[in-house]
Amino acid sequence: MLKKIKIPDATIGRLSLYSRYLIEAHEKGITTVSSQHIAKATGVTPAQVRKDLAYFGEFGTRGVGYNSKELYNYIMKILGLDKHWSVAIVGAGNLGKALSQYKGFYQRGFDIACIFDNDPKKVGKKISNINICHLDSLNEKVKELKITLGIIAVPAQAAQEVADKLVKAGIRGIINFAPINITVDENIILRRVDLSAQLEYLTYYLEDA
Amino acid sequence: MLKKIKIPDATIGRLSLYSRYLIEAHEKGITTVSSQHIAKATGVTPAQVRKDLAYFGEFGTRGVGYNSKELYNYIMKILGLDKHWSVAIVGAGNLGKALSQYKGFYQRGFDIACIFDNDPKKVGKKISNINICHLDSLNEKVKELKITLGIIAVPAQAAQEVADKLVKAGIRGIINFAPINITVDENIILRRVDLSAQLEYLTYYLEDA
DNA sequence: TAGATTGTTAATCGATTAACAATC
DNA sequence: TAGATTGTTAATCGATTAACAATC
Repeated sequence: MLKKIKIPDATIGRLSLYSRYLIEAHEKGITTVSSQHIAKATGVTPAQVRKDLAYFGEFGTRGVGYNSKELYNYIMKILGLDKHWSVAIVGAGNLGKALSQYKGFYQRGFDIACIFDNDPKKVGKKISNINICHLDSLNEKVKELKITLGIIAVPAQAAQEVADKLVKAGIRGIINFAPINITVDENIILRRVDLSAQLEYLTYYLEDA
Repeated sequence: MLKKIKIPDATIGRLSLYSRYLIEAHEKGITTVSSQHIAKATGVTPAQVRKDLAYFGEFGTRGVGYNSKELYNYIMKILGLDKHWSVAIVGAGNLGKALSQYKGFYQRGFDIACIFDNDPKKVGKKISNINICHLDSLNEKVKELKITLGIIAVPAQAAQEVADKLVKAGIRGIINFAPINITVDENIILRRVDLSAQLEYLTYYLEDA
């Protein structure tokens, strides 16, 4: 199984969705699925499903289809979800607290190891079993808890500084929820998620409609 | 100003980012900005900035640039953010509660009018001034509070049913946070946001790196 | 006029879709 | 063999980038 192939961003989101369908199908006792089944369940075209999979190998049997459990395992491996990942959330505001409790992360193998903040009133407290630590302890905690991923959930003005600290601490991938462009060293994987922009996509198309 | 032009999805996210930069520039007293300034601040190319704006009209002055406040106003109008939008969140779990308190929505003109749930233990309570209402009261509340947008923050199994109810209640745009494909009538604007898939994007590139 | 920057067209790049040979 | 479905190539579609005339 190859890795680090540059594939369309959208392919990763689709693979994630395929995997969820596959495990559900498997649990229902459906052992064999076709690209058409996957496509229908996930809202894409069968050609797209086959193309997405073709980046990584040959997982099916011509004339037959795919074994649902097997393909599920392959996709989880491709996505790097055959193991657990330790995640730091920076920012113990509403968004940070929320993300830390979001079960969807845990279900896919992401363990929120610690929430970091620099507000002394918050540090030392817990949010459903997750410690809030001072941002100054980031470096040691990253090592101690083997944290590799960081989620930035602080206001825009603080985002770049936090990103720099995360990188310095040894984190290798970052999701930035702050609505601002930040830059990091090129060997760090960075992704920005703009929650408000998602709603703005709706209002763009609804205005004057 | 035209509307309803089909533009690349990514353009909307970028316009959102441009607008945040522009208002900041305006507040700093920078009255004129070039596509190069905008590009640098938002991490895109100057050509991209000009192209994105060109879908909607001519907002600049050749040889000079753009007036920051003016262009800000234009973009906010394009995105439909020159007015407030009333939003319903369905699901008073961790994610729903979090999103309801997320200040980033409010700052862009999105008012969370009500959180809906069908758990009797939650109904009647408040989350920082926002009422939790029973899902059965959706239809009346949507009319009463003039709600036009819905956010689905329920488990995957319940998402389609909730979407159907939102549509029946008269909602016109939906963000689906559940990791499943749902379908709605074609005159409803639908968008799926997969928080876990965002992290999976990181792990895809980090595995074996 | 010289320098700067827009708006727009054409070229390039990349992703999706259609078609079909391979093969169960 | 006939029917079904994969894997892959070629065609299409769409988005980004480069280039430049227009114009301040």
